[in-house]
Amino acid sequence: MGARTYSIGEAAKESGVKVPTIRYYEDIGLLGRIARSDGNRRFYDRSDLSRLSFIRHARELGFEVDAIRTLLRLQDDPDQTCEAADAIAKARLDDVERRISSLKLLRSELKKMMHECAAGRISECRVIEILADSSHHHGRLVEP
Amino acid sequence: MGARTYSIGEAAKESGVKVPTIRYYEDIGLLGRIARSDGNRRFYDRSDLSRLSFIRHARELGFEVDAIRTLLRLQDDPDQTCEAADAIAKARLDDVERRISSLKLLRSELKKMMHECAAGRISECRVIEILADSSHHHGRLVEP
DNA sequence: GGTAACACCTCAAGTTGCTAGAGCTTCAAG
DNA sequence: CTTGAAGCTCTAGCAACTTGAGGTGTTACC
Repeated sequence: MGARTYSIGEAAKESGVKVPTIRYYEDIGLLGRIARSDGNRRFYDRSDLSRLSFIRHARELGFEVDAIRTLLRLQDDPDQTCEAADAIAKARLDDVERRISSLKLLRSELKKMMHECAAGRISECRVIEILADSSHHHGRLVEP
Repeated sequence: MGARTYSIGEAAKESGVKVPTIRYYEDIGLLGRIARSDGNRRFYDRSDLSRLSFIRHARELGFEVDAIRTLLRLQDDPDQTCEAADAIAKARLDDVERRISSLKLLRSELKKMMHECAAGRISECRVIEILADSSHHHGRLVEP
């Protein structure tokens, strides 16, 4: 039973990661060595596909490539405690919480702003006014 | 009474925009012509400072530079209706709402993940497992 | 008046996570 | 044998800055 292999296009379909993105992930070292055919085409096996799905899923959850690199190293080394993986997930959760609350602040700012704008002329537009009002400043409402 | 002027460093302090960022904003045409001293140093007057504060505040609220460009044009032209400004603010509000709800989804995913992880070894770590589980996929949880 | 420290200048390149394009090769089908 | 799709490499571009190199101007102190 020869193990099935996949072209980059098939790998893209299976994993949900686009073709150029797969090549990019290889470039930045997320995938390790990928086998090549005689005609210099990449081909992938099942384990490559799971790695791709792993990466895609983690990216969907907003993990940065660097965090994913670490998670992949952990995955490759199943005897370690999952403390490190836990810490990464926790950091991500904290980040998400922070973003949510700053976006909520933002939302109320924007709502207030729009609510007060009575569709008149710019000279009395609250949107513009509030933006121009330098007394009106908080820290970073939007994350970097 | 000669109108007071400010060096770029002072302008940075007053407006809360960093020095290189001020130069950058000038480069991309957000500030118009900035006066120069004999020794080729930029100097700023009060109106430059308000423009900078305006930009900073808008950026804090997450408006893109292009939107800010439009808002600044509107501000310079006080006889227009504020419809356009309103539309920009509304688009931003919609964007913020979208982000909030996708982040909330994300948060519950992450919480579930961490909750199930019983601090054991990687081989049985739910964080890693869930990420690896390709059946576990939704659309874009995170905005582009 | 000299000199040291510091703010300022310009220009180029790096950041993040890809995406898009040009220009070429390889492969499978008809 | 030809055509068209899919592959290849390499480069450049996006947003909104930040960082760095290498040079000039200004100010404070002795």
